[in-house]
Amino acid sequence: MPRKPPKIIIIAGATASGKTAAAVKLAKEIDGEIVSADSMQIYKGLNIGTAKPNQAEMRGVKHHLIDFLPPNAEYNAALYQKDARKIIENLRDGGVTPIVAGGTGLYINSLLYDMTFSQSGGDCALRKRLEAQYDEIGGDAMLSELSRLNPSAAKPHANDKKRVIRALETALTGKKPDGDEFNSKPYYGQDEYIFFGLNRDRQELYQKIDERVDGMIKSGLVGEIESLLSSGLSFDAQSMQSIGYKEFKAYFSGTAPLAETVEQIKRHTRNYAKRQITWFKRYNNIIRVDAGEGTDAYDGILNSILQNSIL
RNA sequence: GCCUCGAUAGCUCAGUCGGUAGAGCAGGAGACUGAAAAUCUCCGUGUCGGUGGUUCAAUUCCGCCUCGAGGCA
Repeated sequence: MPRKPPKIIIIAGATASGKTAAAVKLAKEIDGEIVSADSMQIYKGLNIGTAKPNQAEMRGVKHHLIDFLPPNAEYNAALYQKDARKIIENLRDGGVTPIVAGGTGLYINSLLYDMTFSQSGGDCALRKRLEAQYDEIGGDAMLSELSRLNPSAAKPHANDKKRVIRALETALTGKKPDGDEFNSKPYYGQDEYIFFGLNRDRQELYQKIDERVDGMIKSGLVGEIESLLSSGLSFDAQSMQSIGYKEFKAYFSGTAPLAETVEQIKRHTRNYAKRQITWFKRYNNIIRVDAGEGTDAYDGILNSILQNSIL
């Protein structure tokens, strides 16, 4: 009789909440492997600014979907969904517990729910055309165009250029998802995974973020970016849109001093952390684990796992 | 010591030809279906530096004081 595949353990939380350490510790304990859910740590060469764990921090635990793409590559949620599910199923088939750890809410959501991405990939020419059109006629006009093409399509806010354009792309290329059933169909059953969210006092989290950014500068973030640039990477690359990198555009063009750049990175990271927290509030099956100063999130996770006799 | 210019939301500043004020940033709340570390929405009462005066009414005009920036000695 084949034994049941192991459950998936998910560890989510805002940046600097301590996900990495807790996930690695847990993986050591239960012989699991980590599947990263981070949209920026995927890139090679972006190490310091993305707070990618180094060899020492990984402690020999196998990490997937991290550090595997050249920094000029593009990636997205649809690819992640495909890649991550494949890895997760391989691990489970082999009897290994996958530990999904990361802060990119959309990526985690794409695993847990039956998000159907239409077949049409990024059509650059079409997108460029729509962008130009948006700039010319404005968001409201674009939205009326959308309802003409597909009256039942969900409408984004007119100012949300990115979404207005994406909605039109899907409408124009056919292949639109059902509209109102979004997010409702789980991909995995409730008994197939356990979902942890790391909680941390806001003030404390913000302070931690500030310290972390200072630490990145000390560890040579500026040099890392210099070498990325000298290898031919441009600030237009998707990877360079990440916090800790994009802010240096002004610095390297001589319009902003380092101190101002650092302050900006701290601010953007705090804003981002808040957005992450908002995203994870949507899940009512999440188990909140305290990750404050002096408490080990790992303990909370392990306790909960034992209590629920998950393994 | 004299002259000039400032003093308004946590920060940078706008404004009120006299009827007690508003932007950006910060902060908070939220959205999110192929860029998500992205993109977007909503939320602004604060002794308008202190004090006297003019006035029905002063944050706004006038005097003095305190602090700050600059200039002249």
